[in-house]
Amino acid sequence: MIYSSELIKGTLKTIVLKLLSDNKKMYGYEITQTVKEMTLDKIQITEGALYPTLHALEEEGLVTTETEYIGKRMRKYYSLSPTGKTRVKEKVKELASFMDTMTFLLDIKPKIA
Amino acid sequence: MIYSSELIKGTLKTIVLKLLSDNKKMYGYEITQTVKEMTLDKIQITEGALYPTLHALEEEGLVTTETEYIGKRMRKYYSLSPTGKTRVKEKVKELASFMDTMTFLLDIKPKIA
DNA sequence: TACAATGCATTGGTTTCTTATGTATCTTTG
DNA sequence: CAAAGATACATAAGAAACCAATGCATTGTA
Repeated sequence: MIYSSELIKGTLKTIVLKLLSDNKKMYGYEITQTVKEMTLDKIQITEGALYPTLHALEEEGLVTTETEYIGKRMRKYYSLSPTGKTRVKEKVKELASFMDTMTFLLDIKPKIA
Repeated sequence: MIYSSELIKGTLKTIVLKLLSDNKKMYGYEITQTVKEMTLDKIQITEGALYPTLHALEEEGLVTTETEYIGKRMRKYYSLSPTGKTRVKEKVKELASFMDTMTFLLDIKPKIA
């Protein structure tokens, strides 16, 4: 089962920031594969979604980049900036809190009519 | 604290369907107020988001409507159709499963480098 | 040598939400 | 009783975020 794409909306930035905070530096393709593996294929980040997100995070100053070459093939590594390190904690907290709220909402019992 | 709007994305339909499955029939304004109260103001569904969603659910055949008048003021009640009753269970399950996966992703420990 | 995998990226389109606006009625308060 | 706020519907223009498709190039594998 693959989650319908609408669910991913709004969580992608947080996922990326969290991965970067746990792994120091990662490149785009690595991020897609890591998420795919960790979620047993349930979350598949497409490149068309990932790269714009990474570029946006860079513009916001939350990540920095460095380019390496493996043979002739380019690799662009992304790392958290100091601002990014602060932000990731906030984002993860907010998402965790949101999920608590949603869990509550989904478990509600009928009103007494 | 109000959750950043991007988090709501993708969950609105599920929230609405779930509320309808617990309350038999509800009208738009009631839905916004119920969500606001239940989440202690943390989730505020705007009318500009809700009404298009309700209309879409109706077009998809997941909800049916009936109009009532309280004095001269209109109320449009929404109820789950049989299809809707089936769908809401799937949607809630999927969202619950997605949140499990996200919880796991957010708790991951650093890789051994 | 062809195909799959790795790795970057962009473009066009759709969905979904936000902000703003519009109309109208009912209730509360100074 | 007038004004303000709450109730109740709805749409329209625009932005944000994602998807599908595509493109280019290199490396590994059958």
